[in-house]
Amino acid sequence: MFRDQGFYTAHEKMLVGVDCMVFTLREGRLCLLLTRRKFEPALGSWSLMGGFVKSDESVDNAAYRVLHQLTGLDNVYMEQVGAFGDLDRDPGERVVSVAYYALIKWDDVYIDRVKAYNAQWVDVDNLPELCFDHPLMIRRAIKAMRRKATCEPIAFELLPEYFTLTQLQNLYETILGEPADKRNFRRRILENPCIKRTDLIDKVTSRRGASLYTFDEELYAQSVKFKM
Amino acid sequence: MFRDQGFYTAHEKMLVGVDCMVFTLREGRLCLLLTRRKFEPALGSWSLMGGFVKSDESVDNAAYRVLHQLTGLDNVYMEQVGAFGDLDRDPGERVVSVAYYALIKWDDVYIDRVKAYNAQWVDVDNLPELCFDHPLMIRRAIKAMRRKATCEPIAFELLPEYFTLTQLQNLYETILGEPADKRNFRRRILENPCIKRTDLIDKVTSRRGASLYTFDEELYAQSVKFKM
DNA sequence: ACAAAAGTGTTTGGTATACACCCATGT
DNA sequence: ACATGGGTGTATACCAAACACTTTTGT
Repeated sequence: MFRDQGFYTAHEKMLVGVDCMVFTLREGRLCLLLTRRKFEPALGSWSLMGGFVKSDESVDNAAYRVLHQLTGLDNVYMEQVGAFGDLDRDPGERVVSVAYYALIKWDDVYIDRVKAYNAQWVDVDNLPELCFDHPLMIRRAIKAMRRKATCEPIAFELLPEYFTLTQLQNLYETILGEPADKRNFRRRILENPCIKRTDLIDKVTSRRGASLYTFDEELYAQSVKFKM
Repeated sequence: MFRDQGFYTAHEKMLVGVDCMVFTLREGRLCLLLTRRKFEPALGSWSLMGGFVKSDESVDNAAYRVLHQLTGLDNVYMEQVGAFGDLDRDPGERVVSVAYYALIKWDDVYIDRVKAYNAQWVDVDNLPELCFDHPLMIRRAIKAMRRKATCEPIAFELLPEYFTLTQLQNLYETILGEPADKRNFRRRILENPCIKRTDLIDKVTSRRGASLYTFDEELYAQSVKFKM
């Protein structure tokens, strides 16, 4: 028994961090929430929002905690991207960091919180220089998000409850980085029973007005269960 | 500057582990290398091969080191599955573990090393009870491997240099878990220029003899470059 | 002779793509 | 009247799936 304890204690402990990539859709553009580092190393440079894992919380929970601090939101869609463990990824000290991406609706953002953290929304197609291995994390996250978006309905996490088909198409084009044919896109979307047309009409973005649709989470959950 | 150091030191350090899922193909079956734990907790129960990350090595390198210790192999195909960070995943102490899977050729295995570690090859369709969250890691790894195998030629990591098309088909069926049509499979494979027929004939598995094929790594690397 | 695995093409159905015009409305 | 985005159907090309028999050779 004593020898066993010794096995664990003989090894070195290190800091474990989490880094959150918070995506949203603002005015049709995919944006990422970035902060300015408030401490060395790389003080003042652009950075993802991060934190350290405490010994009484899971890594996933640490990521939720950091996201909540920053955005004030709960029940956010979040996926792990992976662990980043290069030796000198953080020149300050040895830190192994687990990266996550989150998708949130622009309307839900608590602007004052974001401001309190010196955070800003930046268009993903026009990112500034970032510290450490954060650019790599972002590339991996976008890749993972694209793959996921092609086979699961995660895009709705970024849209408001009611949306027009044009908004949805623009979003898919933004995520996947390539244009889509309008008629083919609409056909494909409409044959999915989880996407329901409502009686509501959006008169903001067009003179004629566009039907608003909504995504039926429950119906989707059932259909997934059925496929198993 | 002092405050900044304080920021790091105020946080808690913890053990960071790696767990390796080593797959191979033995007699047409996908097998995983398991060990019996030699210390508490869960002494004697089945476990993945793991270790702790040292402060002077990257997490990836720690995984390679563990794999090398166990198999004697270098230059092995390896992919990260992700970080596993639940609070009580290891009842002995707080450990955040990063899981990897590796694919190796059966012929390359150094049997004596494997034995020295009390390790055994176990058919993935007939796994024993495993400690901690290792069953979850394995499910995730297999899922990741399937996805990868459908769009990248990782299956060749499991086959010897020369293989028959029937072997290759059996392997794909094993990885993907579903049967394939022989003629369709062969057509699809043969229209890939990276898979080259050789003049060699395998007379072991059939009376008639089957052509041996080989995978041209270099040609594949070039074709990937070309697509970018 | 027969068992056992190797090898080989064609047909068919479905899915993905390309494509252009009219509609409704606010200004 | 016109500018702006909303909405609609068809023809075609391509790809994936289904399918069964002959060949070779060791025993």
